[in-house]
Amino acid sequence: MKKINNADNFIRKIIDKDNESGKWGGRVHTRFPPEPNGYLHIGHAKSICLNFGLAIEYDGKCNLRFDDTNPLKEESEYVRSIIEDVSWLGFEWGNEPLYASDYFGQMHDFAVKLIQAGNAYVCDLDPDQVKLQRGTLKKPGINSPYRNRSIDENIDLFAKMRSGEFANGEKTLRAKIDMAHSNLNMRDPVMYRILHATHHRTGDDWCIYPMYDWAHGLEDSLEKITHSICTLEFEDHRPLYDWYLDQLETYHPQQIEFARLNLNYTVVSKRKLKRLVDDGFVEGWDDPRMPTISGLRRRGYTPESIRNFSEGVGVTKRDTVVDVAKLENSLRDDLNKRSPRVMAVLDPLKVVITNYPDNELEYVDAINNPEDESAGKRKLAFSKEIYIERNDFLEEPPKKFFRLSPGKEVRLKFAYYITCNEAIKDEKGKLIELRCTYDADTKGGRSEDGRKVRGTLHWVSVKENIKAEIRLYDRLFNNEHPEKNGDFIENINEESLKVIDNAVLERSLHLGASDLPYQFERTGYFKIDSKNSTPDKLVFNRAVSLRDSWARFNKKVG
RNA sequence: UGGGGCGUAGUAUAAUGGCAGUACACCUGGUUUUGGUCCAGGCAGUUGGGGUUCGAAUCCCUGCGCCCCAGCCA
Repeated sequence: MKKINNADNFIRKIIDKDNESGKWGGRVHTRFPPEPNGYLHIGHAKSICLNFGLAIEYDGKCNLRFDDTNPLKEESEYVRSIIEDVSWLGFEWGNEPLYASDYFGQMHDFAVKLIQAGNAYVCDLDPDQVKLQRGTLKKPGINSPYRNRSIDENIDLFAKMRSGEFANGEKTLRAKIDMAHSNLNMRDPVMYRILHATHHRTGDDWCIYPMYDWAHGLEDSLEKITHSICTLEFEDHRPLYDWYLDQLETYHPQQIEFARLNLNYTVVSKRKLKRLVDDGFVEGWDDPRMPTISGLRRRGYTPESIRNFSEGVGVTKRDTVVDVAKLENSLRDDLNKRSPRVMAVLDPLKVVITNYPDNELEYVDAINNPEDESAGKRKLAFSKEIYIERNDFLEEPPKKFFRLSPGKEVRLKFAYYITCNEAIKDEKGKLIELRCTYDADTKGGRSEDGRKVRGTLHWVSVKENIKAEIRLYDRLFNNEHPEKNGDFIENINEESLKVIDNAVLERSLHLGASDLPYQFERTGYFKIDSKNSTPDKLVFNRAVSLRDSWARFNKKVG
């Protein structure tokens, strides 16, 4: 894969400086360390693109490493989905992914080393007591009564913890640092807790599991990571990693913190996303309205669009909220260049061309992608009866309405000019059919006399078409900041999904073969739904609509 | 004076002592067989105050505001 970008950011500057000073001997080795306890989302995508992108850019390496230190929350299904998502985004990590659990033995030995140096102790306090003794933000904590056990006793007790002689929570191994430290992370943090639980990879080999703060720095150290990039909230933990690594006198990566991605009209927290799934507000983790990578994929987002977006939002230490329109724009931008254009009528209105031969079926040439000549052309069936979009006709058109209305002429794209003569309604007054005439001299959609026709409509032949279900997705929340004041559930957009079951598409969509979403002319980008679509019944998801300045104009006018 | 971090157009980001630039959003106009794309133009910014300097978004002082931290979660 080629280098994605060029804009400067503070992390590149640090790396450039390091390379200049020779700090890491020119090495750049990053890592993406997800906990396999949920599905990846757009926020993770930013981190993935950053870490893997830097490795590509500097001809370095990036490890995919699962931070699986809590058997209570982690499952191999999440491992599977994470691998799938990172690969789909287009990144490689060479050989097999890595696991924190592969280092459990080494971490244990490091812990023993710390005990032997008098820098860790086994503590019998229960969680409530620990909490009480930790002090507060402004008040120092107090020492555990077990803080001064002898090294031999600690060694013995820790061995017993490891061999399963104690129940869950009965004892912990704690670092002996400073209970009065102004940074709470330094107040004798727990290194190991007892958890008689089956781990997704190590099974029942262990009943003590390392805490994140103890494990994470060691993982980075063991893998000889140079730049350990993480989010802002770990800034306070850095002194603790530094302390551990200094005590152990071992390889010491450099941690760099950046601000995580926030998007408006979106929630990006595993807990909240889980609630949307569990309480049935969406179909699942890969619901096309979800900001998960699997949801975006199913919606029709491309890896390229997500990578471009990630680069585009930049990397800083500021806590910010990016406009989701920027994400949408990155998709349009990508798809505009690559997406095959097709005819699809979402809300069909029949048009009878009264002066067209009854049984004729002819084919007109259609351009597949005006942005890419190499995409070529295809044939489109045209006949006496066609469908157009219901909202492309208005009996009493407002000013600047360029579409069909009585007496007006429009172009059927790639086909002919037609003029509307009559609108037929049923007994209830509902419009059911249009009677039009066509100009046989305008085949292909142009006329010799150069007459101006502002309106161009998409259409599908009644004689030759296929039916499909279309799912129109909109933003899941109608509040810019769904998490601010109150329950975010209150801000769910009830109209985030509209299902259309009677759309008609040109027949070339029969197999729905394109990997990329299609552009339905004048409507938007649509992708075959990977879950619900069958050869008998095609289902398309709208990834994103086309920009629509007419709709915008109307909104403004009211 | 608990500790840590952050303040540049509406939003997100460049500019590291030398003309405050870019993208998205928004608004005009042009082109157009997609009211798409594209093109041209426009709107709009350095958190307040003070200081250093020929010159400050940038350096110094001092306010103000916002975010994170008291899991045997990560």
